[in-house]
Formats: sequence, structure tokens, C-alpha cells
Amino acid sequence: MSVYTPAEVVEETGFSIDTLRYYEKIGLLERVGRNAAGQRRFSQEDLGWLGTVRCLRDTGMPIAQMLRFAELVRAGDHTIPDRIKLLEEHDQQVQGQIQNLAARQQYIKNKISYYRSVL
Amino acid sequence: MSVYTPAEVVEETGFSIDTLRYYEKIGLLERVGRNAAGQRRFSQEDLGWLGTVRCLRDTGMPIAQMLRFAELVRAGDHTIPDRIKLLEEHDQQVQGQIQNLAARQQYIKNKISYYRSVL
DNA sequence: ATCCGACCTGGAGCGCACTCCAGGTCAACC
DNA sequence: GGTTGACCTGGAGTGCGCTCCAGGTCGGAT
Repeated sequence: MSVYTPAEVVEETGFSIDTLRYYEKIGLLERVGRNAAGQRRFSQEDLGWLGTVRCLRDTGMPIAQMLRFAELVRAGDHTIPDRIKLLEEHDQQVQGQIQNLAARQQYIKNKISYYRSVL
Repeated sequence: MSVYTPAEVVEETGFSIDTLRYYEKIGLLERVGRNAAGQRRFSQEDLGWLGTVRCLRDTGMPIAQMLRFAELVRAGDHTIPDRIKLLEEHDQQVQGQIQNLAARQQYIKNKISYYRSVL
């Protein structure tokens, strides 16, 4: 079973060590394993979960909602329908963001064209 | 020349009155005209600029950069090439956001599919 | 005349998501 | 065995972008 040092996890996930500690503190990350000296040793599972967290964060999910998702995951397989619901709602959210951005981008492009035309 | 009360501008732009005052205070919005009683009366031009601000904000431009853009606009037509440059960079930024979101969205959709498959 | 509601100012406060710090432990390499 | 550096904890601090508040002015409807 491979384990990872904080430095390796920082490297792999792009989260800072402070952020990892913070996530553990608030319970977004379950209590991470320690070596004899009390230093964190992350498991493969931790890494996988952090990948999910990265994705949800980068799509703008607030920490409070990720926390709710984390609790569902911990609560066991019977919460899978709830997890699907949560992710579907978030997917809709992301869809909206993309569409909104695309529309705004058009406005920006038009503005650029306008500026070009008056040069 | 039509002018608009704060309430009308709130309605039109979706910015709260506190936000409008804040934008004026930091110089993102040029000193807005007043009536005899000192109440704000926004011009058509203010409305147009607020539309641009709305667009830039919603695409994630930080206020500091909008401020730079505002200064270019105020400085006159000779800054148009700079404005184009700024907007083009931002357009790239937005493009990146959209692509990133789309990729993350795929991850979410896959996760949903996986959850569906284990039900 | 008086009341209500929209508006004003300056300044304090807030929520989010980190980020930094002091003061300390431990291991490993020279 | 001394130094370096990665790591630890609890808690304070930060940056952004608003948001709220106290205390006050004005103008129009009743």
C-alpha cells in the first residue's frame, strides 16, 4: 500500500500544505494517517478524494456543499442516489456557468471588434 | 437626456445600491451626477459602462484590472490599442475558464454515470 | 403638517477560503 | 553530534468584494 508525504501530495494535487491541513481540520478530508512521528501519510484513497475535491472546487462548488457531499460519501452506499442528485444539480450549475461565460465572451469579442473598427 | 435614479439602476444592472456606491467610491464608476438634494442621477453613459463592468465582473476580472481598464477609457482614444490588448488577454482568460469547466464537467458526468452503474 | 420611504455619508463589519506565524519535534545526512 | 529541513499544532491574519449600520436629509402622498 503506497503512502504519500505532504510534499508529494502538494505536488500531485496542486493544493498547498496549508490548504490540505485546513481541509482536514474542517472535515472535508477525513483524518489523514500519521507515521510514528505524527507526520501525515496520505493514502491512495485520500489522493482519489482530493481529485474529486479539486474538480468540485474548480467548478465553483462552495466548501459547505463539498462538506455535505463528503458526509454522504462517508455515510455509505445507501446515499448514492443523494450523491447523484447533488452532482446532477452541480452539473447544471456548471452548464449555466459555461453558457454564461460564452455569452459574456461574445460581448467582449464584439467590444474588441468595435475598438478595432475605430482605429 | 434621460437620467436614472439609483432604484432604476439597481433594477437594470442587478448591482445593489451599496455596490454602486462602492464602485463610485473606488473610482470604477466616475463621479455620478447629483440632483439638487445630492441624490445620484445616473446617465445613459453610466448605464453603458455598468453593462461593461457587469460583463467583466461576471467573467471573473478582478476589480483592480477593471480599474486599469477604466483608467484607459478615461485617458482618451489614444489608449484604444491598450484596451484591445487588455480585452484580448481577458478573452483568452475566459476561453481558458470555459475549457477548464468543460473538462471538469466531463469528470462530473463520468462520476454520475459511475454512481448510476452501481445502483 | 406629518409621515414614509428613498436616498445620503463615512466607516465598520462580514463571509469565504485560505495563508501565515510562532514555537516546537523529528529524522537524516554530513 | 550539529545543522538543516520537512513537518507538526493552534490560532491569528489576510484579501477580496461587497454589505450593513447609524444618523441624517429630502420630497411627495395623505
